[in-house]
Amino acid sequence: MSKSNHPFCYEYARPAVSVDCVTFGLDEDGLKVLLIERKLEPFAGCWALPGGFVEMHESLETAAKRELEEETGLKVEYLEQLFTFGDVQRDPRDRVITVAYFALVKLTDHAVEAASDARQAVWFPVDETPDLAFDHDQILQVGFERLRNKIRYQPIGFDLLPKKFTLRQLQQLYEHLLRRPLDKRNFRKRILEMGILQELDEVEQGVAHRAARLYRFHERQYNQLVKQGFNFEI
Amino acid sequence: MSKSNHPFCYEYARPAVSVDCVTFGLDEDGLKVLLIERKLEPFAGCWALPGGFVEMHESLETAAKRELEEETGLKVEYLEQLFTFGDVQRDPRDRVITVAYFALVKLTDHAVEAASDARQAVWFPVDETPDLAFDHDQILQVGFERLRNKIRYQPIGFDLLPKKFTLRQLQQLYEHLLRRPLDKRNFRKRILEMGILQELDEVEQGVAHRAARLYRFHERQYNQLVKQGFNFEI
DNA sequence: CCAAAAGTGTTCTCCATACACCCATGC
DNA sequence: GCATGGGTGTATGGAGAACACTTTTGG
Repeated sequence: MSKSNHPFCYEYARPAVSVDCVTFGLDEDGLKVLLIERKLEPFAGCWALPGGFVEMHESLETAAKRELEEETGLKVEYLEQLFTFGDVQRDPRDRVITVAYFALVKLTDHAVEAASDARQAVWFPVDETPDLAFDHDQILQVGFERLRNKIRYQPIGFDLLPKKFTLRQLQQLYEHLLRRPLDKRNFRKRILEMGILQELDEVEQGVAHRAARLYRFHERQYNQLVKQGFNFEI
Repeated sequence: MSKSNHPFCYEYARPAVSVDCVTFGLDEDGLKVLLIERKLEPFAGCWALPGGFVEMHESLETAAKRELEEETGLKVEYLEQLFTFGDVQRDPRDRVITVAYFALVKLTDHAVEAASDARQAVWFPVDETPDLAFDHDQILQVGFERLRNKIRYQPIGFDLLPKKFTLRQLQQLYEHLLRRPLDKRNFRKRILEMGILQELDEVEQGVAHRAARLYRFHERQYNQLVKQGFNFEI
């Protein structure tokens, strides 16, 4: 390609472009975030968000999925772009602009596969993360805030729970993320009246008290309602 | 820098990285968006969002401000990152990833300067834009949706109005963006009770009827209230 | 039978909405 | 004096918040 055709484009140095994934999962102990231990400099031995460089033939979202798959073997329930971080000095080697992604995983449903495929990825409690490489602490914080905000007006909480869940599990998830207790009766009334949960003829197993009924998120119904102007909000 | 130290970083081709700005302004005729006419291929003669390539020594936000300044001479009231567009084929020349920014301008206050410095930039009514170069139609649409959503829960509407404005101007802005009429008494009550407007001892000039009182957005007061848990919402 | 959580309705308060008239000003 | 928009208060309905007891099950 000749320089004269595109004088403003090709003659300058280019930054490198990477993707990084802030991936949340939920288990019995609470909310977790997925980190990997870096093998290479810079920050060798440090914990960091999974990620890597974008290839020329793939879109950003494809790159994010690929890197997550390669480094952790994970299949995500939900993925969206988070923010692009481009401070000049964020990588000590060179100019690297990173497009951060926000991902949610049904950790309990995929526990077996995730464990067998685990490589060096580890789930950390979100409030007990080590210092991270680069500006990944900042990226993680932005991701966590996105989760806490978005859960109020988008039904993404279901992407963290198992496919079949109890209303208690759902309520506890919201209580954790909203950082305040919710009234049980009001919560149940609210969520059931929305008509986006499918009541199953099953109850939870292995609890030492009355077993709670299981529900499923009725995504088809939800999409239908959204078309009619329905607004999810908790 | 040796290849062996950073094997995954430097040996691959890099995409180019640009910034593009979706800039909104408001005048007597309504909401406008700022476009420029491209001089060069590809899409020479086409309208496009102002923007250009990120330089190695500047952050993304700096690049966005610089490009806007260079191409339009504008000083923005508000600037935030919008979204990063990275489809492989979005630029026919080469792989170009663009970080889109969302900007608001007090068009009426800066009318004089903007005009004298106007270069080839033109304000188009948002619902009468021509077909744009690259994927800029899509970027514009995402920007417009951001404006329409964000105005409900962030006081960014004030960044489109003159510093001194009437309640009618404010209400009309909301009516345009929310696409529905608002009740005058309820609107005034609501916004005044928030305590974020400073009532001035001035009225508008040059109208053929009773002149309306002027107000200013009391940003200091707003920030104070936010610290105390206040949530702007219309 | 005891511990633990499931499940269930009603009341009250407050906020959002709906609504109409007189006033001030410029021409 | 007339046209144009400025400015003001009240009544009603509905949604959110507060609140306690009985039931079921496993150990």
